[in-house]
Amino acid sequence: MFQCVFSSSVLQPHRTSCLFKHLFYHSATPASQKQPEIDSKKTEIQRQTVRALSVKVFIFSALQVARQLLLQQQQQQQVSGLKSPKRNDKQPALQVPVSVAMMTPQVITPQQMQQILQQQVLSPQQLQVLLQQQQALMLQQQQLQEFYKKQQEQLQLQLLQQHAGKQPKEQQQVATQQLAFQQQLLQMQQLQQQHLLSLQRQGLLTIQPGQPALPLQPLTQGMIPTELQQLWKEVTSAHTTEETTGNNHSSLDLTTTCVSSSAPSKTSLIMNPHASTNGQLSVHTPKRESLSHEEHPHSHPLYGHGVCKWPGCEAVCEDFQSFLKHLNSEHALDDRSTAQCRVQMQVVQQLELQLAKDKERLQAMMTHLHVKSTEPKTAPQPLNLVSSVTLSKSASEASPQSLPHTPTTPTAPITPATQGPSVITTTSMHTVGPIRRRYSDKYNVPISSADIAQNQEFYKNAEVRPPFTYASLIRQAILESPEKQLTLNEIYNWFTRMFAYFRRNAATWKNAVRHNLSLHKCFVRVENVKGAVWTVDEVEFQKRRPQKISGNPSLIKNMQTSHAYCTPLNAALQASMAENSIPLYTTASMGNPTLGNLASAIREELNGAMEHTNSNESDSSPGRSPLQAVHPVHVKEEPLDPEEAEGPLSLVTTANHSPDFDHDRDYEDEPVNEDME
DNA sequence: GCGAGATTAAACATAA
DNA sequence: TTTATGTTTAATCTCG
Repeated sequence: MFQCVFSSSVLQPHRTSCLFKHLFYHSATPASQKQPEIDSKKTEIQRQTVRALSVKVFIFSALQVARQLLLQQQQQQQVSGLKSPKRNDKQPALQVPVSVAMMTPQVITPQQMQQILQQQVLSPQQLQVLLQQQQALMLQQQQLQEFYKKQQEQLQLQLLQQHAGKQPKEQQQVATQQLAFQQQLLQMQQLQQQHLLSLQRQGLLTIQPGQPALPLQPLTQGMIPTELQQLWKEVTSAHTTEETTGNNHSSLDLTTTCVSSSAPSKTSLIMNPHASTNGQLSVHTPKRESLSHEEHPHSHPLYGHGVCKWPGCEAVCEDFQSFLKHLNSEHALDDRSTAQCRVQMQVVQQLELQLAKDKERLQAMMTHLHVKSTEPKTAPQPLNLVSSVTLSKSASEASPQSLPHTPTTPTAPITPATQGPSVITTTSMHTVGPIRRRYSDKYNVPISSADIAQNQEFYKNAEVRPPFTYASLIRQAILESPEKQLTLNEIYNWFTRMFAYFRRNAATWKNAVRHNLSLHKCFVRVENVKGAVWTVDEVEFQKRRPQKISGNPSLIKNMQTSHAYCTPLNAALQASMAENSIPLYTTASMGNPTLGNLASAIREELNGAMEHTNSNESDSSPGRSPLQAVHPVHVKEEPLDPEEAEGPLSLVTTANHSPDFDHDRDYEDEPVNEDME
């Protein structure tokens, strides 16, 4: 099985231990006696090395050798009782230099070996041939190492003799010879490495991530480290036999491959299933790139504006030729270039990952919005102009928990007229500037339990600032309570329960709640047995903005009536808005003034209609409701005036608030506030 | 530009 | 003393 490839040796050890002993015998021979022999053996070794390399299965063969070693160990355990298995394991390594030991496949674990072997598709005969070749090569390496070691010893010995004044010329000759021999070793290693790369490129060798990158490790620092070879494998895994079968892979190939492989999606890094069939890569290949270069002689991904675009390079290249020259010289296949390529790959992969996530998010958003927008506009909530009495009533009737919204699809605050745009705006507005705006009081739609109920899930889950004033929310909270009264803490709880937004920045909004409770006369503090509770004085609440009601208190009484006017108006407005839902979405989200103009126009129209229809109620509560749909345009954050019409708070508001929430009032980082919570 | 309303922040007081 | 609650003032913003 094992055959010593030493030219002068006819020994054919059948066991590794014998082989090593045999080799040791060769190396133990005084160098002075074997000098001519060395040359001839070196020649023979080189010849055989080249022959072995030409087979292009070096790595695989090395693995086979390792496997044989493992098998042999088992045999030794069974047959030979002279040496313990443990000792046998170590013996080869003891007889060869450490560097050689690292070169051998012995560093591969049996499991890894098994995995590798399972991946091979060669026939047993081929394996046998490859194995023999590999064995020969491995022995050559070992012998070379032995010689190297021996000559080192000899050199040291002769150095000592030189100090004693003996044969300086001979010493010099030996040193020179040894140096040359060392260089040959290096060349051999490089050949092996190149051959390995070639195998990898051709797909003959596949190394899984869990496997050691290579069975052979470089002897010198100039060799490509394992990591780089792994990178090389990654980069070239998409390439097939289309690639050159030679050992010469220009640095340009590598660089272009790296870049091109990085650019496409992650799947491009995997072997292209079609590549092996026609030899043409569907993804970026050097060949294709070269074609593109032919078509565009001065077009190169790494070259632009007279500058090398290699990451971190930016070297100025006057023309394309100089760039190519620079590319070949400065970005050749070396550690640095490969490492940079690896970094670039990681960057690209990271970006691809991010892109995939964002795409997924976008898809979900689009899907969600599409569903919403296509939902039948059935059972529109009673809108606007509902009097406070009505509101309180509805509040008690429609408790938040009674909403039919599914948890998985939280309903965004949606008014029939603003469904699409509003929702989207809510999300997209996060990127809008910190403009803080309020809804026009005139067109504000007061909060209603139906509104909150309708959008309950949305506000519960989305940290979107609700488009209601604190006063409205406080009032709503109180009115929703069975006894129409709440303690401050209960009001707090209602806020946090109903709105995700109020689950943080507690200090801020709690202070605002207290402030509003004290500020507005409509909130009456009542001493209770348990302590102080807060109630709502509806009359005072409606009086809050007398001037808005055109100074006519009687309008308050007409709120209910006004609702009748607003309903059809609302429908018309909603229809109008619905037609523009998409444009609204985009414009609103993008901060495009077009939306504002459109909304203003609608608002103006509505306003005129309102005045025309009901000159009396003008604004009392007015018709704000309809405009709600318009509000998004204003992008305000605020306040639906409670006293005024009732209307779905909707998205409109939501959208408007987002900006504020994100930019204007983001106290998330306020430690004090957080502490309060 | 002005006034009104709303929001936010802060100081202060009081009670538990 | 700490915390919660309540009051008040001031600054700022947005809108009409």
